[in-house]
Amino acid sequence: MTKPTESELEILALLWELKEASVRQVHERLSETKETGYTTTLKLMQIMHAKGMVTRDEQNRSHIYRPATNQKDTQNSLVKNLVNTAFGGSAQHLVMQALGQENPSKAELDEIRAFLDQLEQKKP
Amino acid sequence: MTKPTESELEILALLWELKEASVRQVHERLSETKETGYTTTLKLMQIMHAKGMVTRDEQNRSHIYRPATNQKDTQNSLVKNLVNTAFGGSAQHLVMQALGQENPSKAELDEIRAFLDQLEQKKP
DNA sequence: AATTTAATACGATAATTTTCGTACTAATTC
DNA sequence: GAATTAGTACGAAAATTATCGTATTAAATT
Repeated sequence: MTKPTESELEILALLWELKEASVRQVHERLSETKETGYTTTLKLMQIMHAKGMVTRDEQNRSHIYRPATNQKDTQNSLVKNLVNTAFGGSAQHLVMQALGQENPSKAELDEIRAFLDQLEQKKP
Repeated sequence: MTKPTESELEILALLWELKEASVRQVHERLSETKETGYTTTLKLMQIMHAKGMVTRDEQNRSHIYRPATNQKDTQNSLVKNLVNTAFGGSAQHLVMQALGQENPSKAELDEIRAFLDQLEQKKP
């Protein structure tokens, strides 16, 4: 799958969250954080559909869109891309940067620790 | 600072690594991984200079460029942007995604653990 | 000194992405 | 059933980003 543009990604992320949505619903959410026209959102979603990035149910007048790309895979390739372009290939650096900027709760930190342990288990 | 474009970021990352470089040097490195013309690289670096994204020393005929933006700050805002657009605001998710896709060495894992401990120390 | 090489400058074009107006149509309301 | 509302389709303009050709000049080579 070709890399989504910035605008496409915003929409895709909303669809991941909502699982499915009409253009109206997406636009509603989008315009909470962004000044944008309805037909602009519509057009973007049509383009995404043409690219196979989303599917849609045309049964009803108001079409219902769903993400076609796997969320994990897409996130993965975006992370990989960022690691390569901005972090000189070091995922570790990105991880630390991401953690450092947050203020993670103890629970979150523990969850990450558990995840690290799990990774270590699986090593050959 | 305005968000660097994809191409600008590639150049910026090289300058972070090299600390300073001529257009020729940057182009050399860039063309290892990317089909691109010399004057394209040159033009991009001129644009970046015009934007204040890099500085340059014009003493010699071959100008020497240096990154003007702080690496950490730039990386930080890129990560923040990715977290917000693709990970629904959860840095934790991004972290796990980034770790999962790598195959981190024990040493790296330990380093991250130490970092987590350190974060916890600093908590109020 | 003449020629070749290697650099910058920069305008113009190409390509991509974003935005929006207008046309059309189905559904709803009056 | 006429009028209004709410939806899609889609072309085209606007904005942004990337690419490159040509002109010019300084330095190095012959």
